[in-house]
Amino acid sequence: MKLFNTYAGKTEEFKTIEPNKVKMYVCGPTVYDYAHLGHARCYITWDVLYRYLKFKGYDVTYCRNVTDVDDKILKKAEKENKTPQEVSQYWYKQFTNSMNKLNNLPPDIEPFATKTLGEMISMVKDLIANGYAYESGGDVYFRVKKFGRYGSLSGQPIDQLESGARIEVGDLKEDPLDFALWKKDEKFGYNSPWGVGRPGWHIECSAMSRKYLGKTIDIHAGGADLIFPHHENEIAQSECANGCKFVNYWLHNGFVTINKEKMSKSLGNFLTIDDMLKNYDANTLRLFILTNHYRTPVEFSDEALSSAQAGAKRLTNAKGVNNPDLDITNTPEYKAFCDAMDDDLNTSKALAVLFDLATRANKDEKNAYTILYKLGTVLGFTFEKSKLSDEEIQKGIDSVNNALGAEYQTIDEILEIRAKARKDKNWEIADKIRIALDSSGILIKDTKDGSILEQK
RNA sequence: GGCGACAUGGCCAAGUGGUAAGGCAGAAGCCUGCAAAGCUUUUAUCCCCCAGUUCGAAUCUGGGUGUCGCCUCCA
Repeated sequence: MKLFNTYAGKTEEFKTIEPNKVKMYVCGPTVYDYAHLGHARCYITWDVLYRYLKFKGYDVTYCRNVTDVDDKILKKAEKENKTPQEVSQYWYKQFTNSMNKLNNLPPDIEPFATKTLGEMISMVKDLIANGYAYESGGDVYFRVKKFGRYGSLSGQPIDQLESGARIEVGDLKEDPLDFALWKKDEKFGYNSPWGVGRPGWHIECSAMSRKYLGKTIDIHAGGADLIFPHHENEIAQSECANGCKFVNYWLHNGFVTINKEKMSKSLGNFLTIDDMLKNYDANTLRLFILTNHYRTPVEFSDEALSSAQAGAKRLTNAKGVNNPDLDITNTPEYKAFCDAMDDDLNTSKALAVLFDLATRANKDEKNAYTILYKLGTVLGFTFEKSKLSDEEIQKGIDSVNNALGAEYQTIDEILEIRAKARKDKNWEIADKIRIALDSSGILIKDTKDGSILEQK
């Protein structure tokens, strides 16, 4: 399997540290607001990697943190007159809900920053002890210039960074490039050897990664906007504290854009996952994301989404029944799928295999549906037809009664009446029922084996 | 200013040296009481422009043009 390693700047053969074991860390959310389509892309991408590695037989430990101590959380808490814990707990629940609805698998480990403070403090202590960090007025900073490899991940020449106008200059820093490991905060802070304060954002990931996965891990992934400075700083902290390599493969996903601009909180041009899910199902969103290679930008548009919706329907509504016992590993489709995925997660190529299988399943080709089902699940698609809710059915019954001036009690009763009408070639009644159901959001499909109701 | 990415049919998109996958939309046909779904066929002499390397380039090299991202919190 090949993966594009940002650190190397090229695609490399993926080799694990321990045979058959993968330790993978993904930078998780700061929980203070709704997750948007950009987050969806990131977490769907790495969910697919996680699923695929497991599918290939790796023993994967997937760790994704929750940042629950941060300026933005504190600001929100002050504004809403709540405790930071209340704010982060609430938004963590929202985030988890959104992830579940997208059909992303939960990570194996999901640590909270506030529960890993001990590890952070000990790491900062080590960095001070070996001269890579210094305490200054209750803050602790990292000595960037002492770490020779600083800038290697992002390819930023250190002198260029220095001349950058937008680096925060603080009186407490020895050098403008230095970044905070610990910040004095007497209001919301925690006890530490340097007084009451809270951790810098970057040290959180270094500490959580080390605590739960070890000093050197296989994969560290996240959005491309984290390359600098977040991941650059993580490398500096971890490698200086641990005295060994931090991450073997740095993986980064591209952005979702809207009107050709990056979708982001600060620009205010974002669509939340929950809002998107009101109009499109998870399969549609996943197909929209996965038709593009994970490193290229994805432009949001309603046209692209409805195109994905049609495609997702065709894929997941293919004809057939999954045979759980079938071993598909010797099929050419399995091979084609894996070849695509092994090539730096070429999901669009993998999808072509799936679409071909859908066509063949619809032609009743043996095993095609089962292969489609199994491979589609690796990309996180769900094939279970969503059943109409009682509410939706009642709406349909009301609509039919309204149109016919009747008082039918059950949907089965209505279907029987319609079947009889069709048998008697009473097309007027049959059509009235179909149109009434249609207007209430229910699609009726007449097949040889009877009529099927579906969500429109 | 520094670093980097991208430009393929109406729309989305794969393809990094051997003659353009796939999806959506469109068209025709089959099926069907109608509808929906499905099936079959069909849509790029050409891959932003110019020059070069090569028997051969969308793919490599050089030069343009355009769009975007990072360098500040951001997935």
